[in-house]
Amino acid sequence: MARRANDSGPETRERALDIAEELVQRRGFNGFSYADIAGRLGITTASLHYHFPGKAELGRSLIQRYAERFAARLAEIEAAIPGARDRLEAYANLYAALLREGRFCLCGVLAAEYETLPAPMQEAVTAFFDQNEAWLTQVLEAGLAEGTLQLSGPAAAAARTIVSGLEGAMLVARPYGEVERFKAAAVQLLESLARAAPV
Amino acid sequence: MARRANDSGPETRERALDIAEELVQRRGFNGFSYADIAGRLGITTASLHYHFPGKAELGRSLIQRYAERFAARLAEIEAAIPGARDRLEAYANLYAALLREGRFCLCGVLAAEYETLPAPMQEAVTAFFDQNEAWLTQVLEAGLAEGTLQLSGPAAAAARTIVSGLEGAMLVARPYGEVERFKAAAVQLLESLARAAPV
DNA sequence: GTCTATAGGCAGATAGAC
DNA sequence: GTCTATCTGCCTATAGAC
Repeated sequence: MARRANDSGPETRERALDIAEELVQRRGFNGFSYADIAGRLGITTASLHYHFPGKAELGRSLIQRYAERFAARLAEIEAAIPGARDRLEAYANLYAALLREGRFCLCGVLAAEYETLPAPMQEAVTAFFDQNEAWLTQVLEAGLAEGTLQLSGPAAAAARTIVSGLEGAMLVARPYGEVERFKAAAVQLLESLARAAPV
Repeated sequence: MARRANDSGPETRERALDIAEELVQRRGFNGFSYADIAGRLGITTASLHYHFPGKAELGRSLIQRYAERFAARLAEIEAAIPGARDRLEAYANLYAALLREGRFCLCGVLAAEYETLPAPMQEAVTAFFDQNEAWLTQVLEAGLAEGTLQLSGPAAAAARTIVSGLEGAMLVARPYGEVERFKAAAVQLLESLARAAPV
């Protein structure tokens, strides 16, 4: 169905979240203001308060949407890519894509500012990491079952080290503006923690 | 030499840096104010401006002192610990000690806020990572020469993956308040990237 | 070195009109 | 939904006295 002439397109609320997401990924939750978002939207901060009562609620909505979209991407990977090894590579590429735009994982930034976040945001941040670890654990276990991967310990432990290793690789690579730095670390990390089983 | 009776002890400047360091490690550079430091010191913000003209200069001094102290610790490790494998473990323990106090690596936090930092601080952050990578590279190469370590690639590449892997392990472990999470990741990281050579 | 006093700006937020 | 107007508070910073 076509949009009406006076339809502003994507809901203001969604566009606000898009802008806020980018701002947090680039500058951190304490590094932007309502005025930054309102300015880019072409509305006033008062109007923005209509959509989000406060910055805490905005932040909460931000993580929730991010986690849902991330889960959808993980589901897509499972649907489109059969092998465990290739799924891991696709997973790392989700992060590389962010970095290519100069962004950082939303929950990675928020983890750095954790102590300053309102409680509801804090819980959502750890839930995101839990979600990632659970997905990776399942991929690694599938790789073991297929016989395509070798691990030196429990899958859950490897999953944790991979998640944190990739977050750290992004954290350090971004100041240098070198996506290659991230990729090299990611490859080495995956190859040494979940190496391909010999044929 | 004994201190005079009216000597306030450690210079106010140094005490200010101590407090600022802790605040940044816990809350980030955009998560504290001059008032936080002045309040804890029992002086006014105006007095604090006497020691540091602005927040940018304070931040710059902070990183510089942090990097110098860190370098001193690395030198101590080299002086006190002979084997490459044990040196790596001691290196990881430097980070674990921070985490035990609920702190994060100063430059790790600053990397997350990188885009919002004044230029002189930005350069100092990457210099810190460079310093760490250089030290680790040299330790890894010594381990290769001794025949006590096995690497799957160049020492410099492994060093980068170790630095970023440890930073990430801290980043993710802190929200959970679990030092064990960091330690498990650190052990796994070191064991798979710089494994002990078989006897 | 530290103070009082104060400036000027920006933050998040609210009331009420349209 | 968006506006104008306004509030209160905090922030960094400066001038000038002690």
